[in-house]
Amino acid sequence: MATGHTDPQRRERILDATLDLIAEEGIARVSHRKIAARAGVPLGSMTYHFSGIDHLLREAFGRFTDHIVAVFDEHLGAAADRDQAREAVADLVHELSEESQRDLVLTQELYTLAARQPAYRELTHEWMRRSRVHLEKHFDPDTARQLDALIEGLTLHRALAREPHGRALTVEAIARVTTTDRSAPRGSDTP
Amino acid sequence: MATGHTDPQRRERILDATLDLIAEEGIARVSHRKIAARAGVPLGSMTYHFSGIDHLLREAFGRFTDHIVAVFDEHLGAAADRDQAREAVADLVHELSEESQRDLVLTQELYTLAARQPAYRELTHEWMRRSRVHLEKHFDPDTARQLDALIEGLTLHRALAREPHGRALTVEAIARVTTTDRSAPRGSDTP
DNA sequence: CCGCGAAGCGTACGAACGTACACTCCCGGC
DNA sequence: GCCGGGAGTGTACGTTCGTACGCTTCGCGG
Repeated sequence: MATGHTDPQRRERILDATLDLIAEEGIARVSHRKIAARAGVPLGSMTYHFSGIDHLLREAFGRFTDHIVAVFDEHLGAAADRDQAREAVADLVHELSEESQRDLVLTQELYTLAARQPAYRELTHEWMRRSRVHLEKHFDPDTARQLDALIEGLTLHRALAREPHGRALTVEAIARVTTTDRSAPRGSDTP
Repeated sequence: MATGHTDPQRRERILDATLDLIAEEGIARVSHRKIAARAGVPLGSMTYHFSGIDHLLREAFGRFTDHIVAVFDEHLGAAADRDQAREAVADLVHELSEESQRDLVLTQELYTLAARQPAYRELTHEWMRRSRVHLEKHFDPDTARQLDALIEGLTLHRALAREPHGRALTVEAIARVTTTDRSAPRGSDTP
């Protein structure tokens, strides 16, 4: 093996092309042929490098998970204290819901798979785990968990809403969840 | 028309079968033939009742949205005061993430479509709008919006987590978001 | 310089797909 | 009692798909 006429980039180009295509057209419309065309490789390479289309998809989403974990690391890992962590969370929500349409779509595709197949759920577990590790540097475990869920909800609603909420609302929600004092429920019952 | 040998239930049976099949196998694997077989109708009925498979999917998800809006109405509409609303929200999160695997999967499929196609986004808008109408009976608009996002995040994370969080955590998160007092950030910076 | 085994590719095949459309069947009007 | 037409269906066509597999290409040990 490794005779020199192998092309180690082939595999990765195929995986990238797969993710691009899924982001654009959806899992329902990807095929070996379209991926091969986009990656600029012959059709035969598909079955040579991957045992089947399921194998290909699993590996592609593994790659995507690595990427998104890196995005979380980048944002949350740099925070030095609690306030910076709150800022970082707000940045994360807005970046994910606004700038990277691609990541958003791929995230949804992954969740859809995860909702049905345990194999894909493993990928989301690792992602959630890593995210919580960062948050637990600044908040207690329960708060970290709530905050993690809040990030998810805010990002999704912001991305799908007709009129996305502003940063102030994101910041307020984060502040509320990361505040222990819950002795003062709101006074009046009619807002 | 209406000659008596028409079958008005045909259409709805097809739509139900479509949703069942999507829930079980995913949008990527549905086909006219499988749907027809499951609904117990001949293949020809597919193109007779629906102009194409896109038309069929849109209508099916419209039907699903009606259903899920009804679930929200049922839970949130009955709440008489703020505390009952909080309880209702907690119930909603736990019912969606625990009991109805089908609804969860279909929700994800819809979000995936919505992330890419504006036509499907309309359906999620209506759903979010309706949900907020209920919440705004008890909370101010900003809080309602945050709570709506929180429901989304808690439900999803609870459904996908290896060890789903307990009700206490859900309740705590809801309490925090629906509490205005944010003058007391946590004391120490190392939990 | 020569073959040999691995690396990679082109092609072909069977299955499944969406859709069009000629057809049957049956009710209501006469 | 019959016939016109609309409701509903069976089938067939062209396309696209995943995958298998025989073939070519090429670096390297002898």
